[in-house]
Order: sequence, then C-alpha cells, then structure tokens
Amino acid sequence: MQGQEILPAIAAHLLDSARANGGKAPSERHLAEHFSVSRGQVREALAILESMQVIERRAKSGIYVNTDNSGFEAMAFFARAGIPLESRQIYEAVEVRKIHEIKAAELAAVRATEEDFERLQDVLERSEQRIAAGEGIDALDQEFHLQIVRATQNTLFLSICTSFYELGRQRLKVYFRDPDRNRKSHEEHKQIYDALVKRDSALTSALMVSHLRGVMSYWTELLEPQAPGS
Amino acid sequence: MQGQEILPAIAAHLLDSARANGGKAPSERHLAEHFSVSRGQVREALAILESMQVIERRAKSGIYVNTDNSGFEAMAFFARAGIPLESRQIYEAVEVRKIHEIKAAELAAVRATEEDFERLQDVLERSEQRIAAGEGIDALDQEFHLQIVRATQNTLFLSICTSFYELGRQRLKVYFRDPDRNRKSHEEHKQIYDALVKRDSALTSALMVSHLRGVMSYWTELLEPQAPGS
DNA sequence: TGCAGCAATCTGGTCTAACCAGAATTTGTT
DNA sequence: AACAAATTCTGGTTAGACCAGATTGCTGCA
Repeated sequence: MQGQEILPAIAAHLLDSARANGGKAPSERHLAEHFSVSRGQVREALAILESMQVIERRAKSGIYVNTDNSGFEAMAFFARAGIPLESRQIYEAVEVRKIHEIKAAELAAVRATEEDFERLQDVLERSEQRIAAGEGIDALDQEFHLQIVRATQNTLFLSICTSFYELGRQRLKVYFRDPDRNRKSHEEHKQIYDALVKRDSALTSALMVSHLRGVMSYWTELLEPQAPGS
Repeated sequence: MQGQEILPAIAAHLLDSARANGGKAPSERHLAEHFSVSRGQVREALAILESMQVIERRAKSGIYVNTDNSGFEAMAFFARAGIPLESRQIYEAVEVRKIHEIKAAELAAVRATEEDFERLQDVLERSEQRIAAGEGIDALDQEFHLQIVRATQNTLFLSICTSFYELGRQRLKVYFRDPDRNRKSHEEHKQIYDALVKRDSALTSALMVSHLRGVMSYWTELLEPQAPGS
C-alpha cells in the first residue's frame, strides 16, 4: 500500500467504518496508524474527500461520512476507485448517462469533423478485428461512445461523460463475454456511424436510444428496482 | 486571508502565476510564505487542486498548471470560487446546462410529487412578492429551475445542475435588474408550472426551450463568438 | 569559445513532534 | 441520580528535518 495513492484505501475504509459506526469515522491519528502513514498524508486524502463532499470534518469533533452522498464528484471518484455504489446511485447514473449519450449523438451528427469520422471508423475497424479474433470489444465500445461525445466539440460534455464510463467498465467486460452481444453491438455501432455520416440527427439519436436500451438494461437488471421511473 | 479557505486564493494565484510563467507555478515553499501558512496547508490545497486536475504535481520538479482545463470538477470549483472562466468554457457550460434543463423539465412533468408542486408554487408566490416590491428575482429564478431538476427525483442530476448555477449567479443578478425581465421570466415560470401540473412533458420542455433561449442568450451575447454551434 | 561534467541548489514527498482550544467523555462529588 | 470538574480526544496548524531525483549553474578542459 506504499508509494502510491492511499486515497482509495482511506475512502473505502472510511465508508466501511462509518457504516458500522453510524456516520462517524476513525480519527486522523487512528487512520494514520492504520495505514502506516503520517497524519499529513491522511489529511491530504481527507481534504480531497471533503472537497468531494464525501466527508465532513468538524473541528475538534471528528470526521463524519456523508452516507446519503449523491454528488457527481463523489460518484466519479468512487467509480474510478472501484468502490461499489448503491443501487439507487447506479440507476441515477445510468439515466443521466443515457440522457447525455442520446443528446451527444444528436449534436455529433451536426458537428462531427472529418477527423471525428476517421477516428470512429478506426474504432469500428479495430472492433471487427477483435470480433474476428473472438475477443470482447468492451474497451472499444467505450471508445466508440466517447468518440461520439467528443464529436460534439464540447469538451465539458466529454469530461462529464468520461466519468460515467469508469462506472460501467467491469460490468461491460462481463457483458461482452458473449460473442452474440459483440456482434450485435458492433452492428448497431455501424448503423449509428452511417447515420452520423449522413448527418441525420434524428436518426442517429433514435438509433442510439435503441442501442442503449439493450446495453443499459443489462446494467440494471441485476439490481433491486429502485429507479425513479422510465 | 486567515482562518478560512485559502484554497480559492491559492487557485487564483496559481492560475495567474502560470499564465505569466508558461504553465509553471511557484513552489510549495514559496506559496506557503506568500500566504503566510504552513507547507501542510498549501499541500492540502494542492492535493484538492490536483484531484480536480487543475494542476499536476511532478515529484522533485514542480507544480504545473493545466491551462487547457475543461474538466467538470474544475469548472464547478471555479464557478464556486468566483474565478473567471474562458469564454469557450462558458459557451460549453451554457450548452450543457441547456441540455440538462430541458430534459429535466420533460422528466419532472412525469415524476413530480405533490411536495414538488408545493415547493414550486411557493417559489412562484415569493417571486410575485419580490416583483411587487420592485426587487429582482435572481435567487428565486435559480430556485425555480433547480426545483424542477429536483422533481426528476434524480439526485445525481440535481448535483450536476447545481454546479452550473453557481456559474451564472453574478450575471443573473445583473439580468434581473430590469423589471421587465423579472415580469417576463415570472410569467414564463408560471406557464412552465402549469404545464408541469398537467404532466404534459412535451409542452413543459417546449416552454423550457423558449424560456432558456431568452435567458441564455444574455449569458453569451457579450462574449466573442467561439461556440461549437447552435 | 564551446561544451562536457560535476557540484550546489531546488523541489515535491514524507515523517516526527509539538501546541492549541473546543468537543466529548469520564470521573468525582454531593 | 444529577450536576460539576477534570481529563482525554479531535481536528487545525506550525516548524523543522531528511530524502532523492530534477534542475541549474559553475568550472575546467579541449
């Protein structure tokens, strides 16, 4: 656990402790000893966690964990750190991601540059190769979708969507173990690409809607229902 | 500058220094002396800034500022800290905010609870009072819009949208100095509310589209054009 | 003059030790 | 049992030190 990023470890530890202790987390000194680092190290991690509103540091009292945390920053961090989210958070994230991707498809159809098309085509080609080799296209699926967002020419948009992708990485890997799913997904990607090239916003976003329906339902189907609607 | 949050100050200082120095920022020790705090304090702030990808700390070399920063976390922080954004960032933020609000209106029409309606009505009533008193409704405008997002029952959605609001606070204040704009905005809010109560998704989002057109164009009209489109 | 090589300096990274003052808890007394 | 006092604990903050690689500058050789 040396030399690198104790932040995820501390975050996970804090969440566990808080769950078992009613929101209260161990003190800085305890954490420092537990992880065999100095208090300074711990405080740096806590500062970050506080900036994401994962915890609250109350002077001379203690560290309190925001259990009902649904901030975007925190979610993005948890996703990156591989810390599991509550099923409600996943539902919410899936819904928000859907919204973004559909709109991105619509905008990309209008704004995509030649380079964007080239990059997308490159992803499609590599996908074909992997499928031919009998391998999963999970990483390339992600690349394809993010490349579409990038084609909106809105870097903020891209930044937000990127955060959502870390969230689904592991599950995506499982999803793409099935060769049929690989083929189906790839086919849909190609259709989306064609619509994009035709600069048909409506068609592109429509195709994206149905494409996401398949992938996303796999995401949530294992969770206890807790979605707001849709 | 004591007792509280040196983070914004350090962030601003870092940005300035970097601009004048080609990306390189002063050392931790210099910053500590400059702000009359300990190195530990500075390091906490830097850790946060790094977690937002505003800076990069290269071991034994120095602190480098990410000038072409377009991360969501950073944007939200800058907005909160009152640090001015580049016009391109503002354009992007306005576009993304628009997307969110329109979709939020659509979803809220389906999912809003009785309490949501009550809260919205409360905002409308207070708006009326303020207008009658000849005061600006800038804060209430914000409340109204966020309340709609809240009515989607998606807390992650709300978290993202909240970040966008800090961004427009000051400009909104200026905008609502004009009594006509107050009245017009309030009227449109009432129409949106009515559509919401009727649970008419299409109408609600359509009204939101035209409502935002007015407000948002004010946002960007002073900037040099740099938008991706639309 | 030009450049290679070495030495001093600077930098982020990390740690131990200490003090403060208020919060939280324990103890002691009535 | 209830209240008050003493003690422990906590986050907040600082000062000083050491490490080792990166950077810079100087020096002397060619």
